[in-house]
Amino acid sequence: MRLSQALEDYLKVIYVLEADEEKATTTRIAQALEVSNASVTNMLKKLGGMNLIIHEAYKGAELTPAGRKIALEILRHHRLLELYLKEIMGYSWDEVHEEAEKLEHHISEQFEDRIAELLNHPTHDPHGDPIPSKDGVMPDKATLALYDGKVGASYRIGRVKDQNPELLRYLETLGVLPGAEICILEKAPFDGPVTIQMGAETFTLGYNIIRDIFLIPPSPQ
Amino acid sequence: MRLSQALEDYLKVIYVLEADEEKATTTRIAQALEVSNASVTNMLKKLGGMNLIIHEAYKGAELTPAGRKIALEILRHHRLLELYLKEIMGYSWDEVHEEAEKLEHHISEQFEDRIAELLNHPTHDPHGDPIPSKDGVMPDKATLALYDGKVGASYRIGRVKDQNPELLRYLETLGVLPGAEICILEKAPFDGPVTIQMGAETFTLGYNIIRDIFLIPPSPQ
DNA sequence: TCCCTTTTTTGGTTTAGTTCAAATTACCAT
DNA sequence: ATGGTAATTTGAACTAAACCAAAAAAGGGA
Repeated sequence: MRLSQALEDYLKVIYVLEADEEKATTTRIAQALEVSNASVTNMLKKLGGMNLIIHEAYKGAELTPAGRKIALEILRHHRLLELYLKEIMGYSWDEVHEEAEKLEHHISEQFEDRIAELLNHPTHDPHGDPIPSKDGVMPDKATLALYDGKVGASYRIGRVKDQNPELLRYLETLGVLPGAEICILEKAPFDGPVTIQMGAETFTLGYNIIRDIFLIPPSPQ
Repeated sequence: MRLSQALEDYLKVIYVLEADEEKATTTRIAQALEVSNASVTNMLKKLGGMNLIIHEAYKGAELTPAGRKIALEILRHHRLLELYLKEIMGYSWDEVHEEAEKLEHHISEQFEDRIAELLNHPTHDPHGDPIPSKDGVMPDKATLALYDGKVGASYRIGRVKDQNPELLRYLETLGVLPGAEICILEKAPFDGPVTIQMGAETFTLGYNIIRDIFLIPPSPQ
């Protein structure tokens, strides 16, 4: 039987937290879902009872294989939908997240398969997030934060976190998109701004922006 | 603010019942939604309180203009989605209803506009049901039941009710689809079967089938 | 170690939507 | 008119998911 949308959302954020090397604690989950800590405790208990997570009181949650499987399905829906909305339905970069967030819980397997086919079985969504395959394998994602890049080195932008539409619109006007080649010219200390070069142009980006941009070595093949 | 899926579903079935000249009674609504009569009474009370229907106890429900507006929006979503799934996503005739039933509550206005455009602002869905326009105008639908057609006369199939996938698959194999030209050859009395001619072929269809097929005069322009 | 702050859990409520069983109303036939 | 049957509503209760406020546990610094 199908899980409720709420339970699916809990599994999804636990997966994402684990993937970001963060412990999936009550408070982090509550923040991600914009819900009270008390609600999270309740739901973790329920998910634990279903053997979808392991929840030791006061210690945070960890997905079981069964829970991870469901989380990956939802994530696959979400990221396929984002790409589909952008490539085929003509949505812009910053609009896809919100619509995918709703639809991911309601499309059938048939719909999922169909858009995967239309998109030629893609491995990454418009923000550079990896799309799990149907059998639950997660492709690599860019993990090197822009603020950890070396001054003077060149990189390719691999991923931009997808939460803030304003920020995404701004980055689009600059052309700072997954796939772009950049060179780090200068990094101010104390989490200060970073200056990058893209083609002929030069930008200086604040800390709250570069925190959400991740890099891969340039043109790796 | 957005209504819940449940409330939207109630408004939708009330609309459809009214459009079929049936009084929207508690029991009819309960049957359509596969829910108990008690639940319907509760929800009618709530909808009445929101001025979306007029509900006089023991007398059934009637949509107010505000309620009708919402019902038409949902119906527009549903029928656009059916056509979209068939024409663009490669679904078959009998599969579209179920998927549209879920998605209709979750797509945004942007998605609605986009598929309407992709489909060239259609007026009827794959079953021949009319698609309300964005400003709430409902195109005509075929209302002449096949069992009321005259023997010897020719008609075009205008609409086939969309609930039963088995039946739809069967009709598809026969080619009995909206748009097809038929001639009524014979009608057995007492709600017996009807024999129709389509091109070179002849079929005899039982009462439970012809009840769901509706006709329009042939090629009317 | 012990205290103090932060995090988590507990307990008691709330809202939405549903059910069942019982009570009520409507309506048709005699 | 009246009585029986069918339709509808009422009332009490349940489940899912959320909240708040208060209690309990964990963990770091002196």
